[in-house]
Formats: sequence, C-alpha cells, structure tokens
Amino acid sequence: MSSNTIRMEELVSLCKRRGFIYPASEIYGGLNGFWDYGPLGTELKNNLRDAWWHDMVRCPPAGPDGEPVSIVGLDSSIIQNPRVWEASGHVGGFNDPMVDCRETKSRYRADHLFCLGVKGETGGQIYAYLENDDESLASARKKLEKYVKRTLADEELDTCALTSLPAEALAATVGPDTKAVGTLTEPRQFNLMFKTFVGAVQDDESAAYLRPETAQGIFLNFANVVDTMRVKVPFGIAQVGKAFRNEVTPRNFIFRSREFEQMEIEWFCHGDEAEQWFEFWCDVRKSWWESLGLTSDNVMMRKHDADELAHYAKEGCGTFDVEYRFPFTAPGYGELEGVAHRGDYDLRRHEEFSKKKLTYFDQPKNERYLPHVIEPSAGLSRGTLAMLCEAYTPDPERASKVYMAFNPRLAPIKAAIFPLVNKDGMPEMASKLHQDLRRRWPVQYDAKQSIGKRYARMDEAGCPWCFTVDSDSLTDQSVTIRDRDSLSQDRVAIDQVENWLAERLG
RNA sequence: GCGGGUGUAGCUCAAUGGUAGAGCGUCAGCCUUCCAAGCUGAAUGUUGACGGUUCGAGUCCGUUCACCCGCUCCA
Repeated sequence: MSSNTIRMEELVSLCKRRGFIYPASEIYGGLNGFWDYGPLGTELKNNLRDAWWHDMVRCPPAGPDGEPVSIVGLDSSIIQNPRVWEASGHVGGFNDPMVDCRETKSRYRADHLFCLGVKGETGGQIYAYLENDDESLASARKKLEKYVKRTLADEELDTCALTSLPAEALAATVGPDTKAVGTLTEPRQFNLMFKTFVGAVQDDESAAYLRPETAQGIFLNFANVVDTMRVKVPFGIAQVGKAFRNEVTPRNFIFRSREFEQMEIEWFCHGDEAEQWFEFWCDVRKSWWESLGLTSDNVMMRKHDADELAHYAKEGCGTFDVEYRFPFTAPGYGELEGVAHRGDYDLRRHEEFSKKKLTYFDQPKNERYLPHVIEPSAGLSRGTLAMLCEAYTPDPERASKVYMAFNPRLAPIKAAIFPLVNKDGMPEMASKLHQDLRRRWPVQYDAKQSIGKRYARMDEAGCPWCFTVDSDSLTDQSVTIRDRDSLSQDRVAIDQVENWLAERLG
C-alpha cells in the first residue's frame, strides 16, 4: 500500500469526522457511487460554485482584445425530451455492448470483435479476433488451422461479426487471447445514462434519461437566450448543476461518482475566431483553479490524443484538460475540467433533429451562421475534492496533527469567536462579537473545553482565523487574532474585527 | 463486470470458537488566563446485512452490500 492511499484514507476519515462528506444512505449500507455532503462540505462546495459564478458570469476576465466579455446564466431541466440525447450522440455512443472473457478476464467491445471459421462448415469451433488487428487475426487463423489439422487457403476462410453469432455459435467460440472454447460471455449492454419514466405509466413511450451532462440544456436554449437577452456573439451561457452517469466503476471517493455536479460554460463565437477563444479559455480556466489555491505544480494542461477525442470534438482544434495531481493519481494527474472545441457540432445536430433554425444573424458582419462553441466544462464535485486534497496539510507539531489550509474564500467557516475562559464577562463579550459577525459570514462561537482544543477543532475544519476574548479585552477592547496557517497571534480592536475580516474576505 | 484485500462505538484499532473492549473524539459538571492541559461522570454497538455449522460465532463456511488496490471502462 502506498503512502498516497494512506493519505486518501486519512482524508476520507477526516471528511466524515468533521462533516464534509458522508457515504450516501449509509445506515442502509450505502450505495455504490453516491456520496452526501455534510454541513461543512456543503458550504465548501457552495463557496466553490459561487466563486465560479462570480468570476465567470458576473465578473469574467477581459477577452483577448481587452474588451469585457458577456456571459449569462441558465438553469435547465435535468430531464429533457429523449430525442435530445439522440441528437447529442449520447444514445448511440453511450450504449456499447461489451463481451467479457471468463478465462483471461479481458473485456472487449462486441462490435470490435470478428470471428474466423471454415467456409461452409457449421458446428465447428470458431475463433474471435480483434478488428483491424493483423496480429490477432493471424493468431486466430493459426489456432483454426491447428484445430482442423491442415493449412487453409484464404478463400476457405469465413468471417463474420461476433454480434451476428447465435448463442450456440458463441458457445463454440474461442476468445482472442485464449485457447479454451466458450469463455466469452454474451454481449452485454452498458447503459451509461440513467433511464427513467415520465408519467405514471412506465412504457417505452414514456422513457426518458437523466442528463449525463449539463451542456445540452444550454444548446437547447441557445435561441431563447439570443431572442430574449440582447446578447451578441461572442457570448457565453453558464450553468451549474447535477449530472448522472452509470459509471462502470465508481472509484476514488467523489472523483468518479454516479451523481455529480458540473460547472459549464458554452462560449458561442464565429468559427474564424474559435481558435483564439479556445486558447483564451484554456488560460483563463487554468489560472482560475490556481487562484483558488491549487499550486501550479499540481495543475497541468494536457491535450487529448486524437484517439481519446469525444465524438463532438473531432472537428474542432481538440480538447485540453485541466488536470490535478490527486493523491490517488500521483505522480499522474486526473481530470478537473475539459476545455473542448466543439465546433458547430451541437447546434448543427439540434437543427437537424429538431428542424428548428439555430443560426445567428450577425448584424455588423451582415452574415448568418451557426456559431462555433468553446466549452470549458468543470467538475464541481471534482473541484471540491481537489480543494480538500490540496488543503490537507499534515503537521506533527500541532495538536490536531493536520489542518485544512483552505483559501479563506472557500473556507466553510470564515472565523471562530472564543472566550478564553468561560467566565468573568468574556463569554458575554465574545457572544456579542459572534452575533455581530454572523450577519455577514458563517462564523462559529465555541466556549467549551480548553482553548487549545478549540483551536485544534478549527484547524481540522479549515477555519482561517480565530478571535479570542481574554481578560485584557474587557479593559482595552481588543481581541487576539489567531492565524490558522502561521499560528501567529495579533491584537486588533474589537470594533475593527469586522473591517479586518472584510479586507480579507470581501 | 473480473481478481485480491478490508468491514467491530463518531474516528483509529484490540478481543485463543466462550461476558464485546481501549485510545481519541463527543456530551455534562468542576476547573482552566492562549494551542487536543487536569479531575469526575455519561452516552454511543443487532461486530455491514442475511443465512449456515456449533452447546456456543466478532472469530469458521456460504451469500450479499459497501469501501480500498489491480484489471476493464471513462462518450
């Protein structure tokens, strides 16, 4: 077991202990791939979401030409007309039948397997091989010739798709990487979209899907936004929301869960300008993650190889991932956000399927066209996990042995207010300060147990500052500020505490 | 979906087939004048779930669920 997995277990343990993240429906034994956010996790996730909305929708950075950019918000339905997912390509691409080999434990896409047999002969063994793989084909032919005990001419060979085989022929089939017969399972559907039914009657007519991405809701409303919001291309539409995928293997805490949250922008621009906007968004998004505390060593941009490009990204200039070095991927990286050049794929497909015109008329250019799309698609759940991983700071010197070094902007608790001792007028004074501050920020009051324990509790919760009222406070009207990261203690006038915090929190 | 591992209090872990425990945390009281201090007390468990073997199962067996690791998958 590597030290990284130990650290991950410690993080999961802290998340539960301090109310960040719990297993979903835990009292019933949990459910694979689902997690609940506790009180502190909810605050953290909301803070990350709000920071994104503020920095991308309300105050986005200036564009490449120095002019302000325009982004508007949206909140579309999780369930849409099922034809949406036909148009988007998810119904086709999400349902690949797979075949497993019981012997070698390999898994193959059924439509990538072909079978080799002797022409005209039925009932004999047949040999599966991988499509477009000469080595695999040669191996299958060799095994077949050994089976029939003679060399076969090319014209004696018969091939067919594995998916076209009847069940009894499949039972006589030898897998690509084995010599035993009948080790392949029947092709099984992997439905990555959650299916549900709209209305009380559950028949095929009423079948629908939970969205596997929030993006499509934006494309569906492109024309509505253009018609009603006086926006001009280039502009963006942003949306935050839940998405659902029946992942084959949910893993790594909330990194790959079946219900998760996305923060997506669809940036609509002229095709000629798409490339410069693509570069712009790659830069903006990487810097944004770094501005929240992810150190640049742990963040990298990675261009997708041609063979891993999504169906929608093949026509544009590709996809860059913003990747983070999670403890469970280290020394490698895991995807935090994908910035994809989708071309005009989505609007074009929805035009085809809906028969509605989705072109944009550009007045200054006097030109009608389908805008191209740059999509910075970030994982809110993954971002929250990255923030938890980055903040987790072991420190054997301090009582808690670990503290969460959240950026104050994201910290679930912004400040704690303590009476040093729970008597002599200190609790009254501290409580008054707490009442005043909680109108503006999530702050906590704690008078129980020793001051050291209270500091330690706040360290694990990632609270950046503690204000302590002591006996001097009663005479000089000042309090001690204890800094989470430096452990330094400074004095500030009690009537200046709110300003002091406002300067640091905005 | 496959293989391996794990599952006992909120957390970390003990318990030869024979009475389910400890530390920490939490809570209450006393105390305490700046970093999990001290004292006293309390709550918390169908030992993940179901079934079997046994006089007796946390322990052995089977099934199942969840988590971790490795495959596979990740539009």
